[in-house]
Amino acid sequence: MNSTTNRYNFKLVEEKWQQKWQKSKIFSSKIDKDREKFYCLEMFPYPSGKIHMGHVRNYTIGDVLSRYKSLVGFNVLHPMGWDAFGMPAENAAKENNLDPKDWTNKNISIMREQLKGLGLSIDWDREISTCSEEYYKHQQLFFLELYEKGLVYRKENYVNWDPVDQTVLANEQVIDGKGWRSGAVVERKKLNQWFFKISKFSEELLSDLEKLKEWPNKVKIMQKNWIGKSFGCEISFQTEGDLPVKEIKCFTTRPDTLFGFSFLALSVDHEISKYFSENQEFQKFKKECSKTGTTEEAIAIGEKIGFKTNLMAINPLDSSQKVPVFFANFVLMDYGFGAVFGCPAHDQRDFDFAKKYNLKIKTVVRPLEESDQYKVKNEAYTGSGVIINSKFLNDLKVPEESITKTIDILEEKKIGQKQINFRLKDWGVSRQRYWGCPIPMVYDESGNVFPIPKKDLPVKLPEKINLNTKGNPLDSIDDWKNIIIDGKKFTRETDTLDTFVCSSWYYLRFCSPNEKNYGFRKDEIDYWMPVDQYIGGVEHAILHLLYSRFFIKALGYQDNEFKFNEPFKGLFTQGMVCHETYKDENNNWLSPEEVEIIGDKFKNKLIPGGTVKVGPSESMSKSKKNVIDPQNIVKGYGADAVRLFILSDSPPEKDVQWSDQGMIASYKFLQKLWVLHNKVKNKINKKNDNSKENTDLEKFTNQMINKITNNLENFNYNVIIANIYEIYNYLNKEIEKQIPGHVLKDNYIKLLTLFLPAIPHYTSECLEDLGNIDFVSWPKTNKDLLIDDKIDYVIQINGKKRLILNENRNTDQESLLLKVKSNKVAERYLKDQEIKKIIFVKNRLINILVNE
RNA sequence: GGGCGAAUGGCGGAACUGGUAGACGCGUUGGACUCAAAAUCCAAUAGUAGCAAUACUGUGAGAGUUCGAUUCUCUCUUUGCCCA
Repeated sequence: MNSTTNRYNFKLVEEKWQQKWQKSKIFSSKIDKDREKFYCLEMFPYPSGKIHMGHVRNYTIGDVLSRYKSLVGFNVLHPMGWDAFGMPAENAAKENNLDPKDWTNKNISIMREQLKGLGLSIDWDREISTCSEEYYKHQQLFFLELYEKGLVYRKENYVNWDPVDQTVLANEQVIDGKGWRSGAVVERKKLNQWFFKISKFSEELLSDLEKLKEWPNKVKIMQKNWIGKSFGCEISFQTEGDLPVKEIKCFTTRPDTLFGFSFLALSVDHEISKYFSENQEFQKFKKECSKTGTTEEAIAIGEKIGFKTNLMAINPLDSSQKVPVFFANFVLMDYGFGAVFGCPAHDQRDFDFAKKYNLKIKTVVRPLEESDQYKVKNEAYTGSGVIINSKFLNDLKVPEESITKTIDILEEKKIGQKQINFRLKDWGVSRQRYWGCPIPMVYDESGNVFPIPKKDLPVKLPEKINLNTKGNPLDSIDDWKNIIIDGKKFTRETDTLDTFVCSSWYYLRFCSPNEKNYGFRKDEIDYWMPVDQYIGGVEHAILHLLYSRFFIKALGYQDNEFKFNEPFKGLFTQGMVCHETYKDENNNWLSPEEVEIIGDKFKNKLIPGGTVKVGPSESMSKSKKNVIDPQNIVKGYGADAVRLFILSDSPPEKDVQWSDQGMIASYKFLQKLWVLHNKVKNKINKKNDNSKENTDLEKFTNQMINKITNNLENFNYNVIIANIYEIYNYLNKEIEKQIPGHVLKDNYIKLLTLFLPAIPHYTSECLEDLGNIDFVSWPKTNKDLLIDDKIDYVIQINGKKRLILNENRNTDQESLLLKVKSNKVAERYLKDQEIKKIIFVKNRLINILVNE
């Protein structure tokens, strides 16, 4: 056999196995109550047109896990679908005069083929697409159910308006004051909107985080902060002045600083503002405030400005203390009651404000190490300490006693009331766009709202419509918008649902993808749910993951529908795929394909002699052009090689640097493995059984089974690849020795099986080549074989390693010490020295302490 | 400003419960094969000194606990992410 015919042909092999898997439906899943189930789910992709390296990484990680779980005997559910509604389709359709549905479905069929080309163990029979009627009709029914439970409502309020995308954004979708998709500066606008009452579950969403033992801590902390539970107190302040206002309610988390009270601040939207509607100065001020922006960050950074009223507020604990009431730009109407009291000494924001308007700054907390004469000077003191200058509150420890005790006192005096406040606001789900799930509601001629009768679902999206209208295209389609129900005229709601609604329950749909009457079947989700391992990017830590958690709680609300109350039992957040960024001399981005690397020099392929500026390695993105197209890589090197590389270079939870050299090395390694495979096969077939037993190989195999199994269980997938290389290195040497054929075959098949999760095509081919066409299962560790009878004992003298002695297992201290003493190297250190102490760790080391 | 994490060779990274630091890969260097190159194979590769055996230093910095610390504790520096 010459070397060319012996080359591993990944194209033939990968195609062959992908077809086999498809035909045999080996990955299709059925309920089997006798077997333990394992539901492995990766976040489903948006069908943008083609897959990117992030997908390759995400789905490879999931595939390794699914295949492993399946080999150890679980009944695995591993489905795939498409998050198919959303803006890019609508924009692309607008630009190219297409139909969003056609555009989306075309992308889906391309990407489906690309994913299949990666050899993923997916049950394609369960494929779903959120933009199909078969999917969104159930979502509309859920919407109506939540509406009936009082978890959906409509109200007019200020929204985050994205002027570029011409749509509303949820708070979670505003990042640094900009739209998460468009990057446009978000404006404040008053609109009628549909809301999901996620705030009803604030407490539950927070406390149930503790049940999520298999979630990364950082994600739980992020959600906790986002939900933002704070203990505080509602305090009523009596007021005096020229307005018919006698009392103002405030919310505060620091009632203990009440004696440091020096002003009261109101939101410009506070109801008291109605007395100033004619006031020119106030209107000017209000306009000024709207420039600051609505985000908490903008308010923290921006200048604090106020508008003084003639009202005076009275400190409920000390009626002699009267302070001015201001409207201020840093108070938001949706926090507490839109009114806060200012204690400048212990809140930096209040401090800045007091400085500006020359208000009193009274110190009421001192740090532990300071005396009672302590005074706040250049900045507010917000740390812990002791209450001072506060009459009956004096000497309380801040914060552990002061807040709760003050609240008790205020409650007793009937001045205030303990309150729990959440930062989490209701989820605004209305989007003024065409390409989304229609909201199944209608309005009568007087503007009253009615749900569409359930029997009339689905509300289908009209097709082939003109998208080039201003605002929401659905608004201008009269024959869709106007309908008659039971002889009465109605107009439809033209807003569509935020696409995050679609992704909030898709994991349920995978359990019952073909159920016609409802979103899922109870018996099926009872078996498959919850998702045992969910895998995706950390960027969804709050948005998608919080919404999904809410959805389960909302669907189960009142009738307690589910056996589980969290959708995702385990969560794994994988890192991103990064690549260096390149720019030419005019600061235009260059793609890696446009750059030639010779040694350590970078050349611009487009302009001869042109320079290339090398930037930092960043997450691959189209805008920076630092992308590597998986399609080309799979074509050139094969799916197994890409999988091998994407797993090998970094732990899966960390970012990984793309490396062409690393990619090529993975490809070459498979070739080397194939050469080794043929050597092994020849040797097996020679049947030279007269040679002696080889226990070394068995021990090695067993160690590797143990290592790889542990590494798989702990997501140390990069180490698994290192283990595979170790196996190659070992076998490549061991194969030169005399090994009985059956021992070799037996161990080799076990070792090969360990490769199966990572490089399934190659491994399947090898196994088949050895005549092993039966179902393979994960090899078990033989604990007895893990124990070596010879051990490398570490010999330390005064805590320093001096040598290693290979001795029998269970050698006792005395015998080992004798061996050490008779050793030449050790002798140098021990000669003429008095042994003061010996530390002996059985089967591991001996540490001999001597005089120096 | 607050919270969480990270820091190990030229690079990516490994190290079980405190017990041989640097597995594995990339890169580099040397060698074999070749007219030559590519590919492939073999060897070396933390630093310093030494022909070598070997010694000393070494896991961001400094301290501490310990017979023994990459691992535990404290302080600091740098850096990443999230929130503000």
